[in-house]
Amino acid sequence: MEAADEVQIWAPILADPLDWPPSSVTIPLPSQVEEYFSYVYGLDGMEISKLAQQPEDDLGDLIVKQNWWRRLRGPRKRRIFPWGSGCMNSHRRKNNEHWTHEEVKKLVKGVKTYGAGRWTMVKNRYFSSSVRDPAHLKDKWRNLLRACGVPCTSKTKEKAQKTMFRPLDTELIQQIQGLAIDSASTSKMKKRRGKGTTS
DNA sequence: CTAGGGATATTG
DNA sequence: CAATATCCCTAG
Repeated sequence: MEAADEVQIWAPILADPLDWPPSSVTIPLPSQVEEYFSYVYGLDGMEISKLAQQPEDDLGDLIVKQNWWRRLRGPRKRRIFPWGSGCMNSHRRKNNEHWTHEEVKKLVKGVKTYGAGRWTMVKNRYFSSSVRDPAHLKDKWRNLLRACGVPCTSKTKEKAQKTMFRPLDTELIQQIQGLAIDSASTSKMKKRRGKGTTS
């Protein structure tokens, strides 16, 4: 196999969370981005493929490297139960499905609207018809914070993850960082409601 | 209900 | 073996 089309697209946070924004950014081809997102996110790749229409807006946030078709870490979309081979009562994990870009965007929007902590509101507002539970939202938010280099807890390291298999847009990352800083700096502003329609 | 830690699954 | 990502459990 030739290594001509071996192009890897990483998230900007993977490049260097300390050096923001990263100066070493390569712009991949629209077709590569579309294929990559289609492979990673599946159906969501269709929406992201629209970004390929504008190679100077959102594609600049992605970094191209080699061997980008590596599989994702963590639980894939499988529904196996190693402990219960045939037992339906011992099924602890129901489905390990990775978060999609749309889900992350809705989560960020919910946090920006209600604030970090009101997962019930976000769940009943955006994830009402989803399998995501308030605890899952909190877990995902924590993971996002660590991914963006924002220490959530005392044990959380300041540095971001080394290998991020979830490409995120710069806009989304900036929103996450802003929300994290806002929530960490001023924890008094908690009365946020009666709005949220800002196109 | 929310925050934190543990357990499991996959990849390098 | 180490790291990441999701899900499950427990404490307040």
